[in-house]
Amino acid sequence: MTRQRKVILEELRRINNHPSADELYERVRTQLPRISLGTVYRNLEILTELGEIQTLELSGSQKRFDGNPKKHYHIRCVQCGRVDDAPIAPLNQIEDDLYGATVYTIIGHRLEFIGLCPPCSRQTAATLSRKQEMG
Amino acid sequence: MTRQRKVILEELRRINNHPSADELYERVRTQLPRISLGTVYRNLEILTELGEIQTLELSGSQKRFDGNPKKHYHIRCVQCGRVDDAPIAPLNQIEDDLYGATVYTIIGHRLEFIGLCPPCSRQTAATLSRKQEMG
DNA sequence: CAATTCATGATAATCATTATCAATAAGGAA
DNA sequence: TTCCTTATTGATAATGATTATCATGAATTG
Repeated sequence: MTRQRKVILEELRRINNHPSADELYERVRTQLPRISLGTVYRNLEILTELGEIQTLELSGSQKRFDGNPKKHYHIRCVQCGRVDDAPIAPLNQIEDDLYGATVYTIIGHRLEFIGLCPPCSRQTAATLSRKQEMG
Repeated sequence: MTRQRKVILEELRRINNHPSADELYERVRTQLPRISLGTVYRNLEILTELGEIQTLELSGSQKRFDGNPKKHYHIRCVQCGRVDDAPIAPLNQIEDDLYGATVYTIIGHRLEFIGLCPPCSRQTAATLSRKQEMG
């Protein structure tokens, strides 16, 4: 457990949103100015393997990281990319429903909600009402 | 509807698996040897906008494309990346369960199963039994 | 038929992520 | 501590899927 790894883990646990690797890199850099982006990626991978955090491979190109390794779902804003926890219980039996119906050996599942976060919701609503006024 | 777009759509509908853009490119190239990869990407995007096909933004870097635009779930092999339809009905009320519990405006959801396809299952089973013999 | 628009093919650019590699740090045994 | 071994770091290059660019060619419309 190097100093770098420790700071990365602590910082990810401190912030409750789900940063991308470069966002976390910027934050960690305030404490360790000489850290490299590669080290951040490496340690995020190692910490995921250790079960300390989890890597969210949501739709879209950029991965996001979660300081909470427990199974839960997420909701992503289509507008700005922000990710929050989705307050819904894990669907424990859904994989059983698939058992026998598929030729695959089922390992797990991933459920992701898509929506608009509050700021982007307001913005979209404002845009729509402006369009109505003009139309 | 250009010749290229027509061939891309027909080819994607003909094959029942869910190819990546470059896989589809290779197939289309047997009919249109001079087509470019950019044209394939462009038309896959346009066809998705038209609702003729759907773009699957599953976990992992590479997108996959589905000739069937109707809402349904998928299962992906972690070993080889193969994607098949998941024979399970859409969870129509799951977004209602989230309504009120989140500050987001919910637009939709994505559910993806992860597993091992039959060939990769057999391979993994063989590897495990070999390990047991040796250990 | 000329003019305009649009899609194409070829290629370059982008961008997140991985890999490489020499230099450094961290342990562990003597 | 000192030496030795191994792992990790920082810096940078490479990768690979996707997007953007842009001149050429095709299609369409008046």
